[in-house]
Amino acid sequence: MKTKSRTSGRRGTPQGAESSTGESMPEQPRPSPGPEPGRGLRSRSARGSAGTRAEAGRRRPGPSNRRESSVQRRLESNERERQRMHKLNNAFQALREVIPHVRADKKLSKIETLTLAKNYIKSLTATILTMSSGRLAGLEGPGPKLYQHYQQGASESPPEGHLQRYSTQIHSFREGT
DNA sequence: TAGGCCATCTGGTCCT
DNA sequence: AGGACCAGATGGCCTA
Repeated sequence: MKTKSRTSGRRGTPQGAESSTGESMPEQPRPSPGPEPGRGLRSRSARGSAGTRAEAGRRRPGPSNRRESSVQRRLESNERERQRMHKLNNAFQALREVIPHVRADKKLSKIETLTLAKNYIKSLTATILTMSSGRLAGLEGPGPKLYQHYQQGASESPPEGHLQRYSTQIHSFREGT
């Protein structure tokens, strides 16, 4: 199932509304349908293996000569992969909740979340460094050193630029660009 | 209808 | 050896 709360009522519930895990997830997982012909049969390109891109890693012969235990292992592996992705999505959701953004009614996509988070962190860092360098100037402590270190490492993008970029980005998201 | 985003399956590779 | 991680492929849902 793919229920999305990106906008209200997005993603219907075709069938099978129960999660295989019972764990509450921000995005409800589809029921695991098991191996399904015609779906997910392609694999990534040939990473160090022979054959064309389309053929590389494609599923071998058929399930007819596949031992039952290997099918079972695959199903277990699928389940673990689902759980892993659910944890990843939980982390994305947690991140969304701490990033201030404008379109509260519209869920941030993953790429938007990462991009905003990066610039938010940069803007916060710039703010902290600016404050600490001002207050602690001439005093002992980590402030001035931290500021110097940051300046050395961020010479190509000055701290003030992050705030500007973050606010610009928030603005562009508001306008849907 | 096209394009964006997403969940899921899958096999290869890395790590413990 | 087995699990975690990764990325390609596919199909479904939604919006413009």
